[in-house]
Amino acid sequence: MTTSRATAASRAPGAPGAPGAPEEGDLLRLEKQICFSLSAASRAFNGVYRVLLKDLGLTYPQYLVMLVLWEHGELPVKKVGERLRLDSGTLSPLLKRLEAAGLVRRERSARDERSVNVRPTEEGVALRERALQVPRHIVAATGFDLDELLDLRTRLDRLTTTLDAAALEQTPDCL
Amino acid sequence: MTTSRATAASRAPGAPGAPGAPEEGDLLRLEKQICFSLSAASRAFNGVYRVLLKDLGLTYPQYLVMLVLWEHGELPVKKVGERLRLDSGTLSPLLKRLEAAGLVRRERSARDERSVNVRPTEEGVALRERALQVPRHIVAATGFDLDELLDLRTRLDRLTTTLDAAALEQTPDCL
DNA sequence: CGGCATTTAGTTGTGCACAATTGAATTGTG
DNA sequence: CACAATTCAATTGTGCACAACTAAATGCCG
Repeated sequence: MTTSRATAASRAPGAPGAPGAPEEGDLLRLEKQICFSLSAASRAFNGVYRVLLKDLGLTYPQYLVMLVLWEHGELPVKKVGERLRLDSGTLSPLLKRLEAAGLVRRERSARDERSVNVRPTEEGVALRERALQVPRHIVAATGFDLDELLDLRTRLDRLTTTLDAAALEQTPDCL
Repeated sequence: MTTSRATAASRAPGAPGAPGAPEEGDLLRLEKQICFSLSAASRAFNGVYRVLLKDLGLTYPQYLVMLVLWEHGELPVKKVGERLRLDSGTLSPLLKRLEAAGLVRRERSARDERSVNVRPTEEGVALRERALQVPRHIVAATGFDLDELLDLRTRLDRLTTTLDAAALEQTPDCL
């Protein structure tokens, strides 16, 4: 079974006009680079946020939730989850921690007792002032200029859309 | 205090005093898009891998570890962690699960009893054959052609390097 | 040789992501 | 009104990321 030999290393990974498909061993290596680069970048971003947000007492996902609440004031948990693509299994404990920190309040909706509305407390709103400093530091830390960042964002969003669509179709038999 | 107008008090020292500088509220929104796009893309990638790797009985981080082991055969835990930027707190339980699944073996190095060498079992090596199918599906799922992916990888790697450097300098007082 | 810093895995604790399930509230239908 | 299907948050369980700490082995020093 070790016969997976790369009989010929006809590698031309980056070459635009290369007609020859990369050999299998190269594929595994190449692909590792791509997927790994993304998760590494994601974790590196997380590390910078961790440092910046420590003073605010927020983790990065908590910061994302606060961004949504600063923008919208009050929302049901469901809506927060839709915006951030997070489900209740992630949000419920996260929101409890934010509530314990005094930054948000959760209360059952009067008109629909299944729904829980979340809104920032005064303290949570006040925190926004300090959070305003964060983006500047983040942008600076990337070493990218705004145009590059916006271009990157556009590509990533396109990637996400396509990947999400693929994940849905992709049922078992594809392997 | 909802009138948190940008009193210009915190006018950026580091930012160029661009005449059309984004207003602060915009900054928070814009920046949310950038950071969120990255984590969303990362999670979307994860979702596709989750589907593809389910048949192999691997999670995505486990897959990364197997990629390293397929390439190098046998390595101390330390080296695996260096390649993947993962520490022992992540790798130790992960490797135990891989060992429980019969895919790797861990054994203390004879020459240095502190070190633990990890190598794929025959079953682990055999799994590589099936894993060879994964990259094709991943690349297809992105909807990007190879050049675009390689370009994206280059940008992300540059981003990661810069961010990591920034995280090191960035001690508390920056906020 | 004894003592001590360094290296290396492992453990513990916190927090997030996600799948699966539960249970209550609501809505739709007869 | 009764009853089934749906919606929503919460809970449970697994796995990963990371910080902080432990413990053992090694190597260096005088």
